[in-house]
Amino acid sequence: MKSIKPDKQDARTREIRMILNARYPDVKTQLDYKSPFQLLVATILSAQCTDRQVNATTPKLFEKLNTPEAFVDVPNETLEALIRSTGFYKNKSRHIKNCAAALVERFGGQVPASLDDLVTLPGVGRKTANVVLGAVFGIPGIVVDTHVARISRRLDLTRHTDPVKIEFDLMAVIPETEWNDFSLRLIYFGRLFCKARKPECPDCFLNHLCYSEDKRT
DNA sequence: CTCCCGATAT
DNA sequence: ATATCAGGAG
Repeated sequence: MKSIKPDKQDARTREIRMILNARYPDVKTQLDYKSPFQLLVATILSAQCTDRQVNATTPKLFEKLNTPEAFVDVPNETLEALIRSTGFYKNKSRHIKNCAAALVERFGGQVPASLDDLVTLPGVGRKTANVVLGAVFGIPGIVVDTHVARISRRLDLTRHTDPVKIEFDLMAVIPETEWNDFSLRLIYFGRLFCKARKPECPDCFLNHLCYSEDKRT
């Protein structure tokens, strides 16, 4: 377990962390799930889709299909119909079926507990893998979704647009023990205040630390 | 880089 | 009408 060197975090970064920690002390994924496999599927479905929409879709889905084996066997059109409202349904259906097959063939039907294994699964990139690692296994990871990417740039925690570069920039300035929760706090913050389209800058509790071009008065 | 793609807010 | 939503594959 490597610890972050104090001199790598400037005072502003630390203040941003502290304020977010105080504002959102208890965070967890907003996706509903009852097993690691369900969270994996829900997270794949969440690509370019709100968690609310995913949560409206998954109960009926998992009522019919609740194991990797069941997803392997189901016809593509049936699965597409079940997940249609989450968008990108043809790709997601194929990804989930191939992912389920890979789980059965290579991981004994169990969701693997490492980033390297998870990203070998079809439809699973670093963002999805880090969501599952954090929520299910408690393994630290920065989750770079659209909110985290946008806010990290607005707060000048990174100047990159490539999600992987943003992930490593954040890992360098955030203590490893907070990687998961910090990601979730940025996501909460992004939904309520630092929105993509019309950010609530006048009411924002980080306004005094933000020099973004997107800032509104 | 492009494509996938429905639901919602503005 | 258009941008955006817990992205990933080819």
